[in-house]
Amino acid sequence: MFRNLCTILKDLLTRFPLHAAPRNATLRDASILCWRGDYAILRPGKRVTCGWPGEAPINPILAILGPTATGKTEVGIRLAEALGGEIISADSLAVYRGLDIGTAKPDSIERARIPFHLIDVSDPDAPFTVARFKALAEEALRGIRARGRRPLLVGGTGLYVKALLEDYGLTSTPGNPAIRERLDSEAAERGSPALHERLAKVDSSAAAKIHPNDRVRIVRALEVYERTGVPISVQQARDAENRSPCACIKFALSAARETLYARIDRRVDAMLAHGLVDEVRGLLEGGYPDSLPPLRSLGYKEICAYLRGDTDLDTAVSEIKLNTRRFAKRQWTWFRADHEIIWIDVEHRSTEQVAAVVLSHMEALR
RNA sequence: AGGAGUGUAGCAUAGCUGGUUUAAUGCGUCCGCCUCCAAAGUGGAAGAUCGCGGGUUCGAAUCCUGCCACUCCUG
Repeated sequence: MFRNLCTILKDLLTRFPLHAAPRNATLRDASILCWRGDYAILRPGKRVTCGWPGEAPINPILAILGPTATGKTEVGIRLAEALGGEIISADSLAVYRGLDIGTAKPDSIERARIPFHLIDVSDPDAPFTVARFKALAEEALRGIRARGRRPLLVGGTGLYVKALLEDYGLTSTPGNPAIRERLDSEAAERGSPALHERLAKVDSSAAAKIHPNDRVRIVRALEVYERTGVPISVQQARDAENRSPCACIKFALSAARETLYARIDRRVDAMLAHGLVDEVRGLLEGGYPDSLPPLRSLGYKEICAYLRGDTDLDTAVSEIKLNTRRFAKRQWTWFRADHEIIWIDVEHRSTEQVAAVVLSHMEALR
Protein backbone atom coordinates (compact mmCIF):
# COMPACT_ATOMS: atom_id res chain seq x y z
CA MET A 1 0.00 0.00 0.00
CA PHE A 2 2.64 2.42 1.08
CA ARG A 3 4.87 1.43 -1.77
CA ASN A 4 2.06 1.78 -4.30
CA LEU A 5 1.40 5.26 -3.05
CA CYS A 6 5.05 6.06 -3.45
CA THR A 7 5.11 4.78 -7.00
CA ILE A 8 2.10 6.85 -7.98
CA LEU A 9 3.53 9.96 -6.40
CA LYS A 10 6.85 9.38 -8.05
CA ASP A 11 5.15 9.22 -11.43
CA LEU A 12 3.28 12.41 -10.75
CA LEU A 13 6.40 14.17 -9.66
CA THR A 14 8.19 13.07 -12.79
CA ARG A 15 5.45 14.48 -14.97
CA PHE A 16 4.88 17.67 -13.05
CA PRO A 17 8.18 19.22 -12.03
CA LEU A 18 8.36 20.52 -8.53
CA HIS A 19 9.11 24.09 -9.40
CA ALA A 20 5.63 24.25 -10.87
CA ALA A 21 4.31 24.02 -7.35
CA PRO A 22 3.89 27.35 -5.58
CA ARG A 23 6.07 27.98 -2.62
CA ASN A 24 4.18 27.73 0.65
CA ALA A 25 1.64 25.52 -1.00
CA THR A 26 -0.49 23.45 1.30
CA LEU A 27 -0.24 19.85 0.32
CA ARG A 28 -3.44 17.93 0.00
CA ASP A 29 -1.90 14.51 0.02
CA ALA A 30 1.17 13.00 1.51
CA SER A 31 3.87 13.88 -0.96
CA ILE A 32 7.34 12.86 -1.68
CA LEU A 33 9.74 15.49 -2.83
CA CYS A 34 12.79 14.42 -4.74
CA TRP A 35 15.80 16.56 -5.30
CA ARG A 36 19.27 15.43 -6.25
CA GLY A 37 18.78 12.06 -4.71
CA ASP A 38 17.16 13.43 -1.59
CA TYR A 39 13.54 12.94 -0.85
CA ALA A 40 11.15 13.81 1.88
CA ILE A 41 7.70 12.69 2.78
CA LEU A 42 5.63 15.71 3.60
CA ARG A 43 2.43 15.65 5.49
CA PRO A 44 -0.97 16.52 4.13
CA GLY A 45 -2.51 19.79 5.16
CA LYS A 46 0.72 21.36 6.30
CA ARG A 47 2.63 24.17 4.81
CA VAL A 48 6.01 23.57 3.30
CA THR A 49 8.47 26.38 3.48
CA CYS A 50 11.82 24.93 2.73
CA GLY A 51 13.77 23.14 0.14
CA TRP A 52 12.23 23.90 -3.21
CA PRO A 53 14.40 23.22 -6.24
CA GLY A 54 16.52 26.15 -7.08
CA GLU A 55 16.92 26.90 -3.41
CA ALA A 56 18.81 24.90 -0.84
CA PRO A 57 18.49 21.14 -1.20
CA ILE A 58 15.97 19.54 1.10
CA ASN A 59 18.35 17.20 2.91
CA PRO A 60 15.53 15.74 4.99
CA ILE A 61 16.06 14.51 8.49
CA LEU A 62 16.27 10.77 8.86
CA ALA A 63 14.60 9.93 12.16
CA ILE A 64 15.24 6.67 13.97
CA LEU A 65 12.71 6.41 16.76
CA GLY A 66 11.01 3.77 18.87
CA PRO A 67 10.85 2.41 22.39
CA THR A 68 13.87 1.98 24.60
CA ALA A 69 16.25 -0.96 24.22
CA THR A 70 15.62 -1.57 20.53
CA GLY A 71 19.11 -0.55 19.44
CA LYS A 72 18.34 2.87 17.97
CA THR A 73 21.77 4.27 18.72
CA GLU A 74 23.69 1.45 17.07
CA VAL A 75 21.49 1.57 13.98
CA GLY A 76 21.79 5.34 13.90
CA ILE A 77 25.57 5.14 13.96
CA ARG A 78 25.57 2.57 11.20
CA LEU A 79 23.31 4.75 9.05
CA ALA A 80 25.27 7.89 9.76
CA GLU A 81 28.38 6.12 8.56
CA ALA A 82 26.65 4.89 5.43
CA LEU A 83 25.11 8.26 4.60
CA GLY A 84 27.74 10.68 5.79
CA GLY A 85 25.56 11.87 8.62
CA GLU A 86 25.61 13.32 12.10
CA ILE A 87 23.29 12.36 14.91
CA ILE A 88 21.03 14.60 16.90
CA SER A 89 20.04 12.74 20.02
CA ALA A 90 16.37 13.13 20.96
CA ASP A 91 16.70 11.92 24.49
CA SER A 92 15.53 13.97 27.43
CA LEU A 93 18.14 12.52 29.78
CA ALA A 94 21.21 12.10 27.64
CA VAL A 95 21.41 15.88 27.64
CA TYR A 96 22.67 15.80 31.21
CA ARG A 97 26.35 15.48 31.97
CA GLY A 98 27.19 12.78 34.47
CA LEU A 99 24.20 10.58 33.70
CA ASP A 100 25.91 8.05 31.47
CA ILE A 101 25.19 4.49 32.47
CA GLY A 102 21.52 4.86 33.32
CA THR A 103 20.83 6.68 30.08
CA ALA A 104 22.72 4.20 27.92
CA LYS A 105 24.57 7.04 26.28
CA PRO A 106 26.79 6.21 23.34
CA ASP A 107 30.30 5.60 24.68
CA SER A 108 33.45 7.44 23.69
CA ILE A 109 34.30 4.93 20.98
CA GLU A 110 30.90 5.37 19.36
CA ARG A 111 31.08 9.11 19.69
CA ALA A 112 34.46 9.09 18.02
CA ARG A 113 32.94 7.38 15.02
CA ILE A 114 30.09 9.82 14.47
CA PRO A 115 29.42 13.35 15.72
CA PHE A 116 26.62 13.37 18.29
CA HIS A 117 24.65 16.46 19.18
CA LEU A 118 22.48 17.23 22.18
CA ILE A 119 24.39 14.92 24.48
CA ASP A 120 26.03 16.33 27.64
CA VAL A 121 24.76 19.81 27.03
CA SER A 122 23.38 20.54 30.49
CA ASP A 123 24.33 20.12 34.13
CA PRO A 124 21.95 17.93 36.09
CA ASP A 125 20.83 20.82 38.27
CA ALA A 126 20.13 23.18 35.38
CA PRO A 127 16.55 23.23 34.18
CA PHE A 128 16.23 21.68 30.75
CA THR A 129 13.04 21.87 28.73
CA VAL A 130 11.56 20.94 25.40
CA ALA A 131 12.02 24.49 24.28
CA ARG A 132 15.71 24.38 25.01
CA PHE A 133 15.99 21.06 23.27
CA LYS A 134 14.30 22.43 20.20
CA ALA A 135 16.49 25.52 20.06
CA LEU A 136 19.69 23.52 20.44
CA ALA A 137 18.56 20.88 17.99
CA GLU A 138 17.73 23.48 15.36
CA GLU A 139 21.12 25.02 15.83
CA ALA A 140 22.76 21.62 15.43
CA LEU A 141 20.61 20.96 12.39
CA ARG A 142 21.74 24.16 10.70
CA GLY A 143 25.34 23.25 11.38
CA ILE A 144 24.96 19.77 9.96
CA ARG A 145 23.29 21.07 6.84
CA ALA A 146 25.88 23.77 6.42
CA ARG A 147 28.54 21.08 6.48
CA GLY A 148 26.61 19.26 3.77
CA ARG A 149 26.04 16.25 6.01
CA ARG A 150 22.89 14.24 6.50
CA PRO A 151 21.01 14.95 9.74
CA LEU A 152 19.79 11.97 11.72
CA LEU A 153 17.45 12.32 14.65
CA VAL A 154 17.80 9.35 16.98
CA GLY A 155 15.96 8.89 20.21
CA GLY A 156 12.88 7.92 22.12
CA THR A 157 11.58 11.11 23.70
CA GLY A 158 8.39 11.54 21.70
CA LEU A 159 7.67 15.10 22.71
CA TYR A 160 11.14 16.29 21.78
CA VAL A 161 10.90 14.59 18.39
CA LYS A 162 7.53 16.09 17.73
CA ALA A 163 8.44 19.56 18.92
CA LEU A 164 11.38 19.61 16.52
CA LEU A 165 9.87 17.94 13.47
CA GLU A 166 6.49 19.63 13.73
CA ASP A 167 8.03 22.95 14.64
CA TYR A 168 6.16 23.70 17.84
CA GLY A 169 6.34 27.38 18.65
CA LEU A 170 7.58 27.02 22.17
CA THR A 171 9.39 30.06 23.39
CA SER A 172 6.55 32.50 23.95
CA THR A 173 5.96 31.73 27.63
CA PRO A 174 8.83 30.02 29.41
CA GLY A 175 8.12 28.35 32.72
CA ASN A 176 8.30 30.47 35.81
CA PRO A 177 9.60 28.60 38.86
CA ALA A 178 8.05 30.99 41.37
CA ILE A 179 4.56 30.74 39.91
CA ARG A 180 4.86 27.01 39.54
CA GLU A 181 5.98 26.51 43.09
CA ARG A 182 3.07 28.54 44.35
CA LEU A 183 0.52 26.67 42.22
CA ASP A 184 2.09 23.33 43.07
CA SER A 185 1.84 23.89 46.78
CA GLU A 186 -1.69 25.10 46.33
CA ALA A 187 -2.49 21.91 44.45
CA ALA A 188 -0.93 19.90 47.26
CA GLU A 189 -3.12 21.64 49.81
CA ARG A 190 -6.44 21.89 48.07
CA GLY A 191 -6.07 19.23 45.41
CA SER A 192 -5.65 19.45 41.67
CA PRO A 193 -9.40 19.46 40.95
CA ALA A 194 -9.68 22.79 42.77
CA LEU A 195 -7.11 24.31 40.42
CA HIS A 196 -8.85 22.65 37.51
CA GLU A 197 -12.06 24.46 38.43
CA ARG A 198 -10.21 27.73 38.43
CA LEU A 199 -8.73 26.94 35.04
CA ALA A 200 -12.18 26.16 33.70
CA LYS A 201 -13.21 29.73 34.47
CA VAL A 202 -10.39 31.33 32.47
CA ASP A 203 -9.79 28.73 29.77
CA SER A 204 -12.66 26.30 29.41
CA SER A 205 -11.23 24.80 26.26
CA ALA A 206 -7.96 23.81 27.93
CA ALA A 207 -9.79 22.62 31.03
CA ALA A 208 -11.94 20.36 28.88
CA LYS A 209 -8.85 18.65 27.53
CA ILE A 210 -6.93 18.36 30.79
CA HIS A 211 -8.01 15.84 33.40
CA PRO A 212 -8.74 17.32 36.86
CA ASN A 213 -5.97 15.17 38.33
CA ASP A 214 -3.33 16.16 35.82
CA ARG A 215 -1.62 18.66 38.08
CA VAL A 216 1.37 19.30 35.83
CA ARG A 217 -0.74 20.45 32.91
CA ILE A 218 -3.23 22.40 35.00
CA VAL A 219 -0.39 24.31 36.62
CA ARG A 220 1.18 25.01 33.27
CA ALA A 221 -2.08 26.29 31.80
CA LEU A 222 -2.71 28.56 34.77
CA GLU A 223 0.86 29.77 34.65
CA VAL A 224 0.54 30.76 31.01
CA TYR A 225 -2.70 32.59 31.67
CA GLU A 226 -1.32 34.39 34.69
CA ARG A 227 1.73 35.61 32.86
CA THR A 228 0.20 36.58 29.53
CA GLY A 229 -3.52 36.93 30.04
CA VAL A 230 -3.94 34.75 26.98
CA PRO A 231 -5.34 31.25 27.52
CA ILE A 232 -2.91 28.49 26.66
CA SER A 233 -5.47 26.93 24.33
CA VAL A 234 -5.52 30.14 22.29
CA GLN A 235 -1.73 30.24 22.17
CA GLN A 236 -1.56 26.63 21.09
CA ALA A 237 -4.13 27.12 18.36
CA ARG A 238 -2.22 30.15 17.13
CA ASP A 239 0.99 28.14 17.22
CA ALA A 240 -0.53 25.32 15.21
CA GLU A 241 -1.18 27.68 12.32
CA ASN A 242 2.32 28.99 12.11
CA ARG A 243 4.49 25.98 11.77
CA SER A 244 7.05 24.89 9.24
CA PRO A 245 7.37 21.16 9.72
CA CYS A 246 10.74 19.65 8.90
CA ALA A 247 11.19 17.52 5.86
CA CYS A 248 11.83 14.11 7.32
CA ILE A 249 11.59 10.39 6.93
CA LYS A 250 10.66 8.57 10.08
CA PHE A 251 11.47 5.02 11.06
CA ALA A 252 10.81 3.33 14.36
CA LEU A 253 12.37 0.15 15.64
CA SER A 254 10.34 -2.40 17.53
CA ALA A 255 10.14 -6.02 18.50
CA ALA A 256 7.56 -8.42 19.86
CA ARG A 257 6.65 -7.46 23.36
CA GLU A 258 8.25 -10.42 25.12
CA THR A 259 11.42 -9.89 23.13
CA LEU A 260 11.56 -6.25 24.03
CA TYR A 261 10.89 -6.97 27.69
CA ALA A 262 13.69 -9.53 27.72
CA ARG A 263 16.01 -6.98 26.13
CA ILE A 264 15.04 -4.46 28.79
CA ASP A 265 15.82 -6.91 31.58
CA ARG A 266 19.20 -7.66 30.06
CA ARG A 267 19.96 -4.01 29.59
CA VAL A 268 19.09 -3.12 33.16
CA ASP A 269 21.29 -5.93 34.44
CA ALA A 270 24.09 -4.64 32.24
CA MET A 271 23.67 -1.13 33.62
CA LEU A 272 24.16 -2.46 37.12
CA ALA A 273 27.15 -4.48 36.06
CA HIS A 274 28.62 -1.32 34.57
CA GLY A 275 28.31 0.53 37.84
CA LEU A 276 24.99 2.33 37.86
CA VAL A 277 24.93 2.38 41.65
CA ASP A 278 28.34 4.05 41.78
CA GLU A 279 27.27 6.56 39.18
CA VAL A 280 24.27 7.57 41.24
CA ARG A 281 26.27 7.62 44.47
CA GLY A 282 28.81 9.85 42.76
CA LEU A 283 26.12 12.30 41.66
CA LEU A 284 24.66 12.47 45.15
CA GLU A 285 28.07 12.89 46.73
CA GLY A 286 28.79 15.58 44.15
CA GLY A 287 26.09 17.59 45.85
CA TYR A 288 23.14 17.00 43.58
CA PRO A 289 19.95 16.49 45.61
CA ASP A 290 17.88 13.46 44.70
CA SER A 291 14.93 15.76 44.11
CA LEU A 292 16.36 16.98 40.79
CA PRO A 293 14.31 15.95 37.75
CA PRO A 294 17.08 13.84 36.22
CA LEU A 295 17.49 11.96 39.50
CA ARG A 296 13.78 11.39 39.70
CA SER A 297 13.87 9.65 36.35
CA LEU A 298 13.74 6.01 35.47
CA GLY A 299 16.67 4.04 36.80
CA TYR A 300 17.94 6.89 38.94
CA LYS A 301 15.05 7.32 41.33
CA GLU A 302 15.05 3.62 42.19
CA ILE A 303 18.77 3.61 42.93
CA CYS A 304 18.37 6.77 45.01
CA ALA A 305 15.72 4.98 47.04
CA TYR A 306 18.14 2.12 47.57
CA LEU A 307 20.98 4.42 48.61
CA ARG A 308 18.65 6.17 51.01
CA GLY A 309 17.98 2.76 52.54
CA ASP A 310 14.31 2.69 51.56
CA THR A 311 14.63 -0.57 49.65
CA ASP A 312 17.13 -3.31 49.04
CA LEU A 313 19.00 -3.54 45.77
CA ASP A 314 17.04 -6.48 44.37
CA THR A 315 13.80 -4.62 44.83
CA ALA A 316 15.25 -1.50 43.27
CA VAL A 317 16.44 -3.45 40.25
CA SER A 318 13.14 -5.16 39.64
CA GLU A 319 11.41 -1.81 40.04
CA ILE A 320 13.64 -0.39 37.34
CA LYS A 321 12.76 -3.26 35.04
CA LEU A 322 9.07 -2.89 35.69
CA ASN A 323 9.10 0.88 35.25
CA THR A 324 11.14 0.55 32.07
CA ARG A 325 8.54 -1.81 30.63
CA ARG A 326 5.86 0.74 31.40
CA PHE A 327 7.95 3.46 29.87
CA ALA A 328 8.49 1.42 26.71
CA LYS A 329 4.75 0.96 26.50
CA ARG A 330 4.18 4.69 26.73
CA GLN A 331 6.76 5.32 24.02
CA TRP A 332 5.05 2.72 21.90
CA THR A 333 1.73 4.44 22.35
CA TRP A 334 3.24 7.77 21.47
CA PHE A 335 4.95 6.66 18.27
CA ARG A 336 2.12 4.38 17.20
CA ALA A 337 -0.08 7.44 16.96
CA ASP A 338 2.20 8.79 14.25
CA HIS A 339 1.06 7.17 11.04
CA GLU A 340 3.95 8.50 9.01
CA ILE A 341 6.36 6.24 10.81
CA ILE A 342 7.70 3.20 9.03
CA TRP A 343 8.13 0.40 11.56
CA ILE A 344 11.00 -2.04 11.46
CA ASP A 345 11.08 -5.23 13.47
CA VAL A 346 14.55 -5.69 14.94
CA GLU A 347 13.91 -9.25 16.05
CA HIS A 348 16.25 -11.72 14.34
CA ARG A 349 18.06 -8.86 12.64
CA SER A 350 21.52 -7.59 13.38
CA THR A 351 22.27 -3.88 13.59
CA GLU A 352 23.64 -4.04 10.05
CA GLN A 353 20.54 -5.76 8.79
CA VAL A 354 18.23 -3.22 10.38
CA ALA A 355 20.27 -0.40 8.86
CA ALA A 356 20.08 -2.18 5.52
CA VAL A 357 16.31 -2.36 5.78
CA VAL A 358 16.18 1.38 6.42
CA LEU A 359 18.39 2.03 3.42
CA SER A 360 16.34 -0.21 1.17
CA HIS A 361 13.15 1.57 2.21
CA MET A 362 14.80 4.84 1.30
CA GLU A 363 15.92 3.35 -1.99
CA ALA A 364 12.35 2.30 -2.70
CA LEU A 365 11.16 5.85 -2.21
CA ARG A 366 13.53 7.11 -4.83
C1' A B 1 -2.17 -42.13 61.36
C1' G B 2 -4.42 -38.33 64.68
C1' G B 3 -5.25 -33.01 65.60
C1' A B 4 -5.57 -27.82 63.87
C1' G B 5 -5.90 -24.44 59.95
C1' U B 6 -6.18 -22.44 54.92
C1' G B 7 -8.29 -22.74 49.85
C1' U B 8 -11.79 -15.96 46.59
C1' A B 9 -8.84 -12.81 39.15
C1' G B 10 -1.69 -13.94 37.19
C1' C B 11 -0.06 -12.61 42.54
C1' A B 12 -1.32 -10.63 47.63
C1' U B 13 -5.51 -9.97 50.32
C1' A B 14 -11.01 -7.99 52.01
C1' G B 15 -15.66 -9.88 52.60
C1' C B 16 -16.79 -15.27 56.00
C1' U B 17 -21.87 -13.62 63.25
C1' G B 18 -26.22 -15.83 55.81
C1' G B 19 -30.02 -11.28 51.67
C1' U B 20 -26.89 -3.05 49.87
C1' U B 21 -24.42 -3.92 45.08
C1' U B 22 -23.62 -6.90 39.37
C1' A B 23 -18.09 -10.37 44.92
C1' A B 24 -14.20 -5.43 46.81
C1' U B 25 -8.94 -3.56 47.14
C1' G B 26 -3.67 -3.32 45.98
C1' C B 27 0.08 -5.10 42.58
C1' G B 28 0.68 -6.99 37.78
C1' U B 29 -1.52 -7.17 32.63
C1' C B 30 -3.90 -4.45 28.60
C1' C B 31 -5.50 0.31 26.17
C1' G B 32 -5.26 5.63 25.92
C1' C B 33 -3.89 11.02 26.76
C1' C B 34 0.25 14.42 26.46
C1' U B 35 2.73 21.88 23.34
C1' C B 36 8.34 24.81 28.10
C1' C B 37 9.89 19.04 34.49
C1' A B 38 8.13 14.21 29.28
C1' A B 39 12.77 8.20 31.54
C1' A B 40 7.97 13.33 34.09
C1' G B 41 2.61 13.66 34.65
C1' U B 42 -2.24 11.48 33.94
C1' G B 43 -7.03 8.62 32.57
C1' G B 44 -9.43 4.07 31.51
C1' A B 45 -10.42 -1.34 30.65
C1' A B 46 -10.27 -6.47 31.00
C1' G B 47 -9.56 -10.63 34.51
C1' A B 48 -13.04 -14.77 39.65
C1' U B 49 -19.18 -19.63 37.64
C1' C B 50 -15.43 -17.55 45.58
C1' G B 51 -10.86 -25.58 45.45
C1' C B 52 -14.62 -29.73 43.77
C1' G B 53 -19.37 -32.24 44.87
C1' G B 54 -23.63 -32.66 47.96
C1' G B 55 -26.95 -30.59 51.72
C1' U B 56 -29.77 -26.75 54.81
C1' U B 57 -32.54 -22.24 53.21
C1' C B 58 -37.14 -18.27 49.76
C1' G B 59 -31.74 -16.92 49.38
C1' A B 60 -24.83 -19.51 50.43
C1' A B 61 -18.17 -16.81 49.11
C1' U B 62 -20.56 -16.80 54.00
C1' C B 63 -23.79 -22.40 57.64
C1' C B 64 -23.39 -28.18 57.52
C1' U B 65 -21.04 -32.29 55.08
C1' G B 66 -17.80 -35.60 51.81
C1' C B 67 -13.60 -35.37 48.71
C1' C B 68 -9.10 -33.00 46.92
C1' A B 69 -4.80 -29.68 47.64
C1' C B 70 -1.54 -27.08 50.68
C1' U B 71 0.40 -25.49 55.69
C1' C B 72 1.41 -26.36 60.81
C1' C B 73 1.37 -29.51 65.26
C1' U B 74 1.53 -34.57 67.46
C1' G B 75 3.29 -39.59 66.38
